[in-house]
Amino acid sequence: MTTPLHVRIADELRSQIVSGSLPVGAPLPSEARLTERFDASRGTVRTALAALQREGLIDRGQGRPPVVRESAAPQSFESFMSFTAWAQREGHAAGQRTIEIARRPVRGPAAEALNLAEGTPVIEVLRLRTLDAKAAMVERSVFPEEVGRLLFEFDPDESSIYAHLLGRGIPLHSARHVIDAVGADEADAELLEVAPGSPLLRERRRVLSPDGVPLEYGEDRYRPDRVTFSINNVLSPTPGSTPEPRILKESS
Amino acid sequence: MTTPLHVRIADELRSQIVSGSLPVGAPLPSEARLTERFDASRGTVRTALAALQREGLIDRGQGRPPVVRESAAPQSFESFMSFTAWAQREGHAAGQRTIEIARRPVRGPAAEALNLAEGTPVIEVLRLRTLDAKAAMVERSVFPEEVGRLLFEFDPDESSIYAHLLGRGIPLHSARHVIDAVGADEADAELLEVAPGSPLLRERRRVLSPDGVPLEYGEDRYRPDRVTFSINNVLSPTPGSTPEPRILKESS
DNA sequence: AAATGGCACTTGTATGGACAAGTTCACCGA
DNA sequence: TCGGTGAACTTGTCCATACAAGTGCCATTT
Repeated sequence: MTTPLHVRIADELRSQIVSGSLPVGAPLPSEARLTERFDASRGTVRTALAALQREGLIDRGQGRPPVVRESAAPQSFESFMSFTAWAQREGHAAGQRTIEIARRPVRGPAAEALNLAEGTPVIEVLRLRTLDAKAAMVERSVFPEEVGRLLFEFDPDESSIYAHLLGRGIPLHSARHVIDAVGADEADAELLEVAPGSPLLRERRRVLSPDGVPLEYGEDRYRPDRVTFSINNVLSPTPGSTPEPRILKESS
Repeated sequence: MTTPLHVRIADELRSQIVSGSLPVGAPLPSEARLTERFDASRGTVRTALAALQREGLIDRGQGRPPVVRESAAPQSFESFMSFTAWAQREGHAAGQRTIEIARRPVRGPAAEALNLAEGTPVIEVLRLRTLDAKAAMVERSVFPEEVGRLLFEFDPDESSIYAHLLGRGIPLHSARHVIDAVGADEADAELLEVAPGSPLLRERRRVLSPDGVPLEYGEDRYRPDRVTFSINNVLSPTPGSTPEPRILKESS
């Protein structure tokens, strides 16, 4: 392996934490123990632990062995991007129904977000996402043709579009999400089983390649009684010593 | 001074960056140079640089000196908590009107959030926040009596309740925010100048002391056409090497 | 003129040692 | 029984050193 030692240490501890092999609140082995187990120096072990702390997986304090943090903090990208991954981690059954997948001319904000001329053909996907068999979110995604083409060979049971695209070599890299509120239109209302006009939590996103080429424009609409977002914030006396605020999805 | 050396180094570099003394894109002194200047070892200097990277202030890469990052990232807590601070940074004029400040028995979710028995007296504040003289947000805050008492000597022009409370020794420490959507009730509609029932972006928060004692329960309702939240996300090949996603408020 | 090679400089990784400072817990004394 | 003392263990801070690996640039070569 050519991966640095401190990364390997962090990876192993991380997997033990997320797998539950190290339960919440349990103390990790002390630094001294870890140096033995990985045959590494203490500095290297501390680098790995610092990474886990940054990710919000552990709490550390002088004199106390590091402990697994209360909120098993999710992986920031995959879990925020992937409805399925998030639901599984929360212990819910994620379901979905693909309402429509179509090739049609792009229009409106999607055209602008994808840097395409109005009328350029794109692939549109409309999916209903369910949580424990109850409607929770409507997802409207628009992909440029080169990307969206790959979705016609997409197995709906595979569930994660992003995993599918990454596996096909699409270089998803970064995303920008904008969160606001919107009233349910007729289609939303029927799919989500709410009254037309009732308030929904909306998340619009623009996914980019490393070069800044737009790869997706998506608009998700959540039933606010089923899914909310949350943030934890700490007023840090010494900036940087505490983990950054994270945004999480929450259910019920 | 008893502050650790690596913190002092980070502080000095941070202040040079935010003050603009080190312009965007400019390379920082090399690690070797910094060890001389602060008479510190290289490990200590690297600890400081790692902190700055975590905060998103600098970009680093093997072989290249660290450079000041394009987006001067905002301070996470104060800027997320304080409407006024946020508006100023965005270049907008934040205004406000205190609609009501009252002492009354607590009821409903506020009682639960503050760990108080139903009916315990609390201080309630209702404020209308404006952005460039246009109604943007309704803020409902509930404080336990010991805390809320300090608000009767609060100068409405001082504008930041949190700054006022911190100055009076209230140990605001951490906060948990839940974001969802809700329909405007009669009062909201009148204050925000929207139709009753129209969708609003709601942020509920619980502010705690370091010991976990609840100090505030707040509920803010934003006009989604005036204020939204946004998140930037990067799919990191090596977790932890990239700065954490931040949540920001945005206007218009 | 363009490609190639090498050198100087930089950061990344890793080791080992030393001391300071906080936590925990068992033990002893009042 | 209660309280305090202290030792053992832990993490926090800091140092000095070494080598690997990436970048940028200049000089040589083609």
